[in-house]
Amino acid sequence: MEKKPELCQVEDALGILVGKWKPIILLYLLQQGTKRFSELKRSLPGITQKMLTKQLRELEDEDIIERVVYPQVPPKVEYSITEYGRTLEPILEAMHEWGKSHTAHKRKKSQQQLTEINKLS
Amino acid sequence: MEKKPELCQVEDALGILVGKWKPIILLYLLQQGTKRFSELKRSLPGITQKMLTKQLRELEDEDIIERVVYPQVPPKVEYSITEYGRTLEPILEAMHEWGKSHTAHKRKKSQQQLTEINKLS
DNA sequence: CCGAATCCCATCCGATACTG
DNA sequence: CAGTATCGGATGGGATTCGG
Repeated sequence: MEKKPELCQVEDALGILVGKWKPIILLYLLQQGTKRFSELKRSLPGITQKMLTKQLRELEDEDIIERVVYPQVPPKVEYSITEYGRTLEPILEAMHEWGKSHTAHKRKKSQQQLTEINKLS
Repeated sequence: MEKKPELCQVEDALGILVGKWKPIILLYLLQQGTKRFSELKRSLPGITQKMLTKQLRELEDEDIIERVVYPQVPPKVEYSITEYGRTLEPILEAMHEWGKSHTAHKRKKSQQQLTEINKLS
């Protein structure tokens, strides 16, 4: 029973968000509310069933989303953000905003570099 | 020249932060200011020179940190957070705070599960 | 409809050794 | 001191197939 003297609690949040489809899945569920598996799949062009299942399971394990199975034929499974999962929303929002300005920043940067190249010629 | 209709700008921020040592490198440089390569290496127990170099290069490419080489013998190279890099600080801070409460949340969760198991016996 | 199982490739990351 | 170069294991993620 030892406790790690971790300074870097950043990793916890990062670990949960990392995964090719997790941010989009979370954003989608946050905005759209409860969705079934097939709806998610349709809304995430390019994702395979395997990956969708995997990412959902990992988020479920972390208590970020909830999975409800309706015992019927054909099967029906619904996913939704948990109350706890909503605590991630501000972080996702902040990253989204940062991402938008980052796009602008990159444009500015490449422009600067072009200018410098032109000066040399 | 097409522009992606990306809803998910979250990936940009995420991509920059992902990497086994990036968060801790950033936190360290944010707190400690300018540091040389060897100081960073000493402060990051377990990191190899290869990984340190790689993570630093990637952060530099994204304009998050700055690398200054002093042309002398023995070599001296200093790294510091750029002004632009500091715009990531709120996000890191938010993730750090979330991580702390997440640790508590996980403890509560496992406690609940133990209680349920005891009920069954 | 939802998902498990398998195969396969790309990238990540560590260990180690070498260089100006 | 501050890096490269090379090797090899681990992991992530895609394509495909099978099952309840």
